[in-house]
Amino acid sequence: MSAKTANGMTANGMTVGSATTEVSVVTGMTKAEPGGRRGETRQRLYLAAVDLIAEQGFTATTVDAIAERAGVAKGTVFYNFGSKEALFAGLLGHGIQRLTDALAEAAQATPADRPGSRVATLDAIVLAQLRFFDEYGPFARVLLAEMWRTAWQEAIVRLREDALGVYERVLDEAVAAGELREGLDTGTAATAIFGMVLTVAIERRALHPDRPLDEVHATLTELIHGRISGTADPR
Amino acid sequence: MSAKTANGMTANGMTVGSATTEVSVVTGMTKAEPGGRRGETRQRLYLAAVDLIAEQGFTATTVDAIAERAGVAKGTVFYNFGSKEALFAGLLGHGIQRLTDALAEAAQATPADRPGSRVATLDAIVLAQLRFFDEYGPFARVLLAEMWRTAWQEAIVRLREDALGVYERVLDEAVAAGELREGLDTGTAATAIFGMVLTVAIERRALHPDRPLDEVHATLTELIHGRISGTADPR
DNA sequence: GCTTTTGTACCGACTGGTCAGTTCAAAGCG
DNA sequence: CGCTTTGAACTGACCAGTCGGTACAAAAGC
Repeated sequence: MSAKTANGMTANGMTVGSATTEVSVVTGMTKAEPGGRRGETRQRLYLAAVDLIAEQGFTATTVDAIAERAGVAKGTVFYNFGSKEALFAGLLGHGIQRLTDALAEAAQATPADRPGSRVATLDAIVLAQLRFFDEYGPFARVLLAEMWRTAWQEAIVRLREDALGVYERVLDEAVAAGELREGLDTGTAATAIFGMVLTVAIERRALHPDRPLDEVHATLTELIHGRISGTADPR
Repeated sequence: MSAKTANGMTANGMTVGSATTEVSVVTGMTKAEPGGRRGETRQRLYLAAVDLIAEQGFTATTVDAIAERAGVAKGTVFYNFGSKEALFAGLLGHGIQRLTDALAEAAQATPADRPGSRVATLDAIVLAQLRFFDEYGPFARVLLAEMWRTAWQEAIVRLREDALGVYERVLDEAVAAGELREGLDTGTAATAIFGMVLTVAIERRALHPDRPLDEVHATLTELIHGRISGTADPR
């Protein structure tokens, strides 16, 4: 029950490099990458906050509770972030950045010059998103709940432009390459796929945590490129 | 600023008709069907609450604000629902019921005995969901945000069993009829489609309110039964 | 017919508690 | 040494829920 654990560091214990703690001239804030003292405090606060907010929502989660779960004094929260809102904004931005990285990496990792390869890239991105939200489940819940709230516009704009942009770009390329029907509304399709994967990822964590991820992925890819209906001829 | 006003009676001075207001012997609560005075008050409270909660979230929305927007005194809220939570639970249940009705009606309205017709039924349900959330946008936001919160389990169980059940049943029938691949995980697929449509419906309302619904629907159905990738042959 | 009673629906000032954010002196750490 | 954290007390706003009361219509007495 105590808060001693501290440096547990979620999964991958890899140290993240030299930890220069460079100071942004613009904001006066220290960049504080994960290695430094301050960076570690922030990391712990993010972790505690995202857990609690996923369970209870933003307003219902008190700063005291976040501080306690992070094993940190309340004053530290305000020293580091200035306000509860700023903490949450940072949390959103941080998570969206990591999500975008994960998706972009998946997009780049698949070669893109064989026939049908753009659709294969799409599958890879879906898998990456599924894996990401499988690992950061609470963040998925928070994102889903806050995604359309006007309050966090800046973060949401980045989500759309960056993370959803990865999908949209690949879809556009696929259209250009003739792999997908000309005139497809790639913006809507990107949102659709993203929302679909997000929902399914959360459902799996909440209801079927031991269903293999690959099976879920298989169902989704079937759904996406139509192996689902071999027949298919409405009208 | 004084408190004299009293009998102001907000807007509509019309007397509300016969208003049977039958009393349930079991609960002692008045049934309060939509026509009655109480029913109308509750309706107004639902409407006000769903709007505010969609914008700000459950905890951030005060009972005072709900009462004010509904044109009702704060005491009336507690007279009618007993607590803020009960009001919200009622709101969720009410909305889920209507959603389920809308989906079930769409499912029934399409005949189910021509080849490919189950997939056509699927399209009809998607359209019904799209229309429903287009009309009740704030409810869509609330549902998305609260869908996985443990606090409202009862409502969520009903959502899964009833509303998602409509999808799952049709998918099962389609598998049985050979229209969809044997062994498809219809539970996951149902969640996937539901989440996809929900996300897209909200995005449309928030970002492209005048994009025709039919176009969005077309994109989604393409996505679902694979007209999206005519080519498609990864690996 | 008319008053009196009864029950429902609603009102809004008030209360007791909660919480974001502040302050500050005294450590800890690099 | 200077940046970071601690811990605890404090404030001022805010809020869910309460409670004594009003309004009014329909039944019950007279």
